[in-house]
Amino acid sequence: MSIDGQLPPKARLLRAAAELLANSGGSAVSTRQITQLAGVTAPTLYHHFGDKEGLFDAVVAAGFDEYVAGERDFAPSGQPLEDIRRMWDNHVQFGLKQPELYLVMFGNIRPESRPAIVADAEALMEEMLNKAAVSGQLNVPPKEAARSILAANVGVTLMLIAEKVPERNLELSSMTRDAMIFAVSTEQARDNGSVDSGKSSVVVAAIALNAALQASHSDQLSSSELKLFLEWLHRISTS
Amino acid sequence: MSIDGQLPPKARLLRAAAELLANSGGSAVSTRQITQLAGVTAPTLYHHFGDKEGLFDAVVAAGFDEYVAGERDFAPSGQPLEDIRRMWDNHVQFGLKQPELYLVMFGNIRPESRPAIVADAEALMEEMLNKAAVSGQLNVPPKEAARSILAANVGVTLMLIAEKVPERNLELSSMTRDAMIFAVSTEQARDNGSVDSGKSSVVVAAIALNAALQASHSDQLSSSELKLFLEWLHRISTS
DNA sequence: CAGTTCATATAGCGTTGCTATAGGTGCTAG
DNA sequence: CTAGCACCTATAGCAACGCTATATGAACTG
Repeated sequence: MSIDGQLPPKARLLRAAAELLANSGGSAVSTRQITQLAGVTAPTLYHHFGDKEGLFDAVVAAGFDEYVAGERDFAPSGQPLEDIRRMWDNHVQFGLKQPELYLVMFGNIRPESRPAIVADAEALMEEMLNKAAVSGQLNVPPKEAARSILAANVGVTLMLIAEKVPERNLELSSMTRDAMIFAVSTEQARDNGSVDSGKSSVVVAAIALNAALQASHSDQLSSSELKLFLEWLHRISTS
Repeated sequence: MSIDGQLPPKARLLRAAAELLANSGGSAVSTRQITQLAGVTAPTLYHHFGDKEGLFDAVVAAGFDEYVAGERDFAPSGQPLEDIRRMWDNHVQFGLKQPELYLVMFGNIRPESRPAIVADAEALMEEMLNKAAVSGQLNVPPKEAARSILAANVGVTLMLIAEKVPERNLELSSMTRDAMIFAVSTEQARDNGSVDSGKSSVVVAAIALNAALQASHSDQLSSSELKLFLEWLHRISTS
């Protein structure tokens, strides 16, 4: 029920805050919960961190180190765009694994502290994109590309977090990811890269028919037939 | 200093909450502020809206009406993808114009009571994408495309809101927007912005799918399923 | 006119983030 | 060794928060 160890109070506060934040399940975390779990009283918190937000910022800083460590774990593969892709996935995974922490880092917009984190994440991605640019794989300046990709990455992750777990469809992530990477890369990079959006004409046609059927009320099929028909159509569309 | 008019208390509460939310400058808005500005006492608020969140939801609903009105203001241009583009821009403008309201609507992600707003916005976009799909301009099922585009749209808007006004670079928006639209559209749609309008129909789509299925061997359906599927397809095609 | 329902007010509960004040601890200077 | 000092932590409590048990008036209905 309490974080004891022989750690100094400051570390215990950090650990307690991180733990409560990770397990809060979305509800707010109070300073009293934190101080109680840390086995400390209120003034100690404010002595070390100034205020609640200061404590959270410290937690976020630690969380960001972990995030960066994850991003750096992949040795550069020689294919910068492939690295960007893994970076994206790592970002999403980080968000889904620690949603509360992620929300504090990227979701909660506090005009003051947020940009720092975002700027760091942006720099990390820009650095990688720079390599792509050097080898002529980039269609846009790395800085703009990084901002754009990161914005989409955050948007996707927030949307996935907001969804209930069983409904989460990671295709949303991979699809958006490939779209963004495709858009910033040169044709040269697309050819030898593994980004292919080559959809068969079957899929395109199925999608079109599906939409057309939704729009118009055809009476060529009975309702039960139509139901099964649409189901198959969807199966083809999402292949 | 108070919203009087002769409006009923419920409307005054709504107006007061909206006003405070719009001018709060990021800081929290308390029920006491709201009730005081509305010239009402606490129980009135809870009688009409249940709780604070209920009131905010109501404000959001009103805000969403405004949002939708903006989205619908554009008469369909006959070029669905162009409409999607304007939809994107309208979304961003809405966010920048009313950042606090926007944050309540799209930013503040409460994993549980995720505002139905997002779903509504998604539906709105899906509806538009459906038109694109009907005329064969879509590479992906409309539903998935809508989610993906909206996620990126929200991500970009949040990032722009988080930036200080003088630093805001709207190119981030247009670039990401075009990347997403490009990614979900077919080559056909990219070449001539306007495809044969109105000509597409269930029949045309069915014929196209039929032909496409004959040409390629999809393995999404079993042979018996495929047989029945093709039969239905034929029935639709010859109606 | 009695009864019921709706709408608002009085007053206050429990919790929140935070702090004024004071006391204990370990260090260094004389 | 001790006096003084800086650092750290605890006691106690404030103002503001979201919210509610209860009561009162108004308006409609039989």
